[in-house]
Amino acid sequence: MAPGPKGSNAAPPLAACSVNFPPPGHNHQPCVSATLARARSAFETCGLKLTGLRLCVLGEIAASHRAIGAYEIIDGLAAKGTRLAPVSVYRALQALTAAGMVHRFESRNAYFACHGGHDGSRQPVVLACLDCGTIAEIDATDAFSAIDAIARRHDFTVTVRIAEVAGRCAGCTGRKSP
Amino acid sequence: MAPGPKGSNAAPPLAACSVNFPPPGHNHQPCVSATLARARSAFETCGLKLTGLRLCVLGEIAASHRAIGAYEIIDGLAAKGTRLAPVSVYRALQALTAAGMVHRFESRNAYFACHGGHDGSRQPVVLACLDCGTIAEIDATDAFSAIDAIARRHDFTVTVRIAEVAGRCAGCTGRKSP
DNA sequence: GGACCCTATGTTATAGTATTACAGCGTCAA
DNA sequence: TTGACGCTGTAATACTATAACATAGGGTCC
Repeated sequence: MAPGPKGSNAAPPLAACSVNFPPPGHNHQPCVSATLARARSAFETCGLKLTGLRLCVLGEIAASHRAIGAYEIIDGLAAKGTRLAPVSVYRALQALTAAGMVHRFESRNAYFACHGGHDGSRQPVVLACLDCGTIAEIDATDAFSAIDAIARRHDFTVTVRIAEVAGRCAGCTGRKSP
Repeated sequence: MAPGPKGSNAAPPLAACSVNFPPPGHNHQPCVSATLARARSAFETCGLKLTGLRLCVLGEIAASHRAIGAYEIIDGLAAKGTRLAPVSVYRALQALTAAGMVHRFESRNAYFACHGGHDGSRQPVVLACLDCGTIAEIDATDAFSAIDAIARRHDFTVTVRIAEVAGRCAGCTGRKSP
């Protein structure tokens, strides 16, 4: 995946990350804080503990605002002084995923933080920019109901639905071919 | 978090082709032959050579009518006396995918033969039975146009769209919980 | 307090998936 | 014949993920 906007703390306030692509100059810090705060209740709801390790892993993912691999998480945390074994990170990811705080970007074997905003009871469509790596989760009732209709038509009992789109976000498109 | 289909989801023999789920007792052999025949023109169309190695790999995938991992292909061929290095298989898969004869089941790191029947110019929705492993590819204009609409709404330029559904096919549902 | 259970984490090893780098070989056209 | 090109072989390695077993801490019940 493309290298994302890592240490980019341009400036102007805000517009939380939300589900959509952040506007240019977006300050990511508040979104990360909001996500970590939201995690508390998400873990409580599903009867898991939001331990330091899990918080740590979530923070690393959320701060990137991209879909990152498990070993990227390990490297990122190692750079900050926290050295974790792969299995610890995978376990944290499992818990975070179960709590709905992290989603897996299946087609790239990567993980991204859910910044809330989409309907938690449904899976969103995931848009991933191949240039900047930014992820957006979009509610898409009609897309999923079309998929469900197909499944019904084939007497197929659905367990998991995945809708992922790779391409280029508005920001990167503008930057490259104005 | 599943790395892919391992020994765990053993698939019963047969099942078969077409885009849809095969009827019970379906004889798979003709579909495999048809697929291999179709490969010839597919490769010609895209200017690639349908070599023995590629045919061999395609045959192994098509014969399973499931999504199988690259190393399953290696093992299957080895059992038949053809021993291939991983990189050879991956190169064959790359060519077969480029020719549209094989699709990758992204969420399981596995590959399945396209038995034709769906509109080749569009990506289908993929239904995968978690019990028997059978794959079905279904045309889904409305699902994908809903996804495209979302992308447009976010000024997102689409490169690849993935729609994968895991669950249980009619045959397995009937078998387990009548 | 102690026994017990449960959840979470640590350690080590290993399985499974995929690619890079470089060399050789066959075909085809100039 | 030479050179370009596509395909394959070999070796090494990177990346992704899990298994198996050990340890630690919190809660509950006696």
